[in-house]
Amino acid sequence: MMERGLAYRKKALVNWCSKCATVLANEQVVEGCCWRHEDTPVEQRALEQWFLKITAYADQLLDDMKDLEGGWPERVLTMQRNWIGRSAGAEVDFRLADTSTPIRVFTTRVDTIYGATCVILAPEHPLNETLLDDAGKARAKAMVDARANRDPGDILKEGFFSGHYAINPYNGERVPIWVGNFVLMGYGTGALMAVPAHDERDFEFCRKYDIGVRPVIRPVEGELAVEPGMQVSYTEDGVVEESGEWSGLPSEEARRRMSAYAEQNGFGKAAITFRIKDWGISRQRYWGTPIPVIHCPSCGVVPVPEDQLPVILPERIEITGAGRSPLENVPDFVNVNCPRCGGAGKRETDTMDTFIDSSWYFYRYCDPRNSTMPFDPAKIAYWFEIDQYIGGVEHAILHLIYSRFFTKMMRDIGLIRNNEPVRRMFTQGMVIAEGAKMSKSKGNVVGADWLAEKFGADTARMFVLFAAPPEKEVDWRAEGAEGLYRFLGRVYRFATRNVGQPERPATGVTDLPSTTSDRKVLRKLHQTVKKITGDFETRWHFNTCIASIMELVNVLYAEEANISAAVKPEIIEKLALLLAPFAPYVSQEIWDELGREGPVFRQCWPSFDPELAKDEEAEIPVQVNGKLRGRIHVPFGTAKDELERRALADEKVQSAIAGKQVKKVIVIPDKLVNIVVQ
RNA sequence: GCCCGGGUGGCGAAAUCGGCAGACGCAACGGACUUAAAAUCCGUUUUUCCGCAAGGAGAGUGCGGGUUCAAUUCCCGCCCCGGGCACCA
Repeated sequence: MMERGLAYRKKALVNWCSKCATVLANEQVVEGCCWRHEDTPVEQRALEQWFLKITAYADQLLDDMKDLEGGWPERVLTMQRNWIGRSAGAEVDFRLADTSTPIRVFTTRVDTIYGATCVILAPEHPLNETLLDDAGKARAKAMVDARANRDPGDILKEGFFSGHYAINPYNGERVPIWVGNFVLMGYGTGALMAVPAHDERDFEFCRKYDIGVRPVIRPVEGELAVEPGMQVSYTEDGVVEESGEWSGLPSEEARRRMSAYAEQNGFGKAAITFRIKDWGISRQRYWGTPIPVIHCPSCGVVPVPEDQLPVILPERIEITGAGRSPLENVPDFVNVNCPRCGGAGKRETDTMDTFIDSSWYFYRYCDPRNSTMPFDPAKIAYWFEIDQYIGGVEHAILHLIYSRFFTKMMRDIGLIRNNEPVRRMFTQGMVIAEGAKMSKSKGNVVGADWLAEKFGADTARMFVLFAAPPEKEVDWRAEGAEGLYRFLGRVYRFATRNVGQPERPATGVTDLPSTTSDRKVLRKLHQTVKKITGDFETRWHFNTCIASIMELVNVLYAEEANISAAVKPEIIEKLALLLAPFAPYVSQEIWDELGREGPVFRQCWPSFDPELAKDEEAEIPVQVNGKLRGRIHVPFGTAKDELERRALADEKVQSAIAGKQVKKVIVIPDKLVNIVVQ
């Protein structure tokens, strides 16, 4: 990555958590605080750090999402889209009135540039060094400091006049240059043109400091706003006015032509800006992969040669928590010879963000013992893409975006051929404990261990699965676990007292037996297999799977006395197989009781007979004006007119429509009859 | 502010393509078994009204409208909760 310029070092303002005593990535900052310590505000420190150039892939990460649609939750894709934050616009040079030094601004609305009434610089903008006097520099610095420990809430817009003017390249107008605390150095060019008439923030700022407001866009069906007197900015697209030769053009077209004009005349160009920034990966921690470079006084930063990879962490180190890498205190690790010139060099002592490891672990899993390279590309070609990945939403802009980045990067260096790591993504809901989301990184995990200890692992597993569908967020509460324990007891008791003599293998009871109970029970059995098979293949709603097994067992209890000995083994066998994914231990017990060989989880999933899963007759609700008035029982496939006749003949229906005129009868075969009367 | 989810009994939830709202479980209550308790088994359990009862009538899926023979499901407006992004020019 270093050779390709995708890994680089720069001195930059980085996020620092004092509790972790390390640097954090932007993605690891949550509402201005550390993702692992929500009460610890992140400080900004200027440090020399390693970055990975994820921005080089911003476009691909965004564009390739179209291939993920359908397979990934929309929510995750939206979060990634927002995080990447692509916005198309233009860069334009305003020039300093006195020295002609260009000040480049980024805007998505070049079409409004005739309405620009000032240029605003970020307080950290490099030009401030030359533009501002000492007092001004002090004010700018105060703004930067105020932002470093800003409240998560809004800060008021503040600014001051720099004492200088800039020239608008389109109309040659002189506009004042201000410094504003709401202008971010890290986005765009760190400078903007304020068009208060057409931007809410600029409007607020310019009103506050009494800088002019000049409307230049009118609604397509409407008049240009009149100033003074504007109460709010008009931020929609419209028709350009008061803008010289561009007047009369629709916003969209004006933007296109005006950026082309800037490019032709050498003072700007169409440009795209991303919100996502490069990934800061240096950590001052022991636990992490060493950054494999050597600092040589004469050669500079030299990568560790491939045949010496991976760099292994030294053991027996002292964790200081001093905010510097503990590796610095290990001379054997630090002092090495430069691979290029052979002179004395020092190993990099920062380690990498652990998200580096999770970005490609699943590739390594395909070839875990390879000692010469990360993995054999042929093996990856065989296994990838991952068909189905499961994880929490909390990783949407962390792990899941980093992994996509790594995949594209490794594709470009020829290690793999796939574009994306994961074809289908499922995000399980978060578990909330006492109002806060549980997570490994926060250490507030309340386990199901005690449940397993009290009721056994089967009950614990069933309980968790039964609580809600897996994509849903759930509040962790243990009420109701006994119900699942009772249920497993019910199943086990039914099975053990009904196994009988197992010498006759009982597969393939395919004809409907004659007794009512047998028919009822076998039908329910096949319906249950059908339902669960369907849920496994599509929805993964295990709560309803378990509910349907409970229904089956309820029927078994109700009919127990009348079930023939011949069908009992088949029922118990399939019951064990159905239950195996949810309660493997109890299922195994039942399997053994049946006298079957081997582990139950090695068996095939039970099949169902669609014919046997059909209800014997249809129960058709009969509505009158949409209200349920009766039910009729008919064979499946009964013709419409017959259904209508039977429905109208029903006693309760008769009394409900007595004295009224039947206007219309809606008949949905095998489903419902609705009689419309007046 | 913008973008996603979500709102259904006392509770967790179900209703998969517009067709019987509340499956299944918890909690509660009643019964059987028991000297007794636990365990187990059986039953009741959205709500209001009428009825001694069998039974009957109405309301009901956050709120207000709409489409439809029919809406938890589709459309419009609003309220509330959760999540994400947030001076991103």
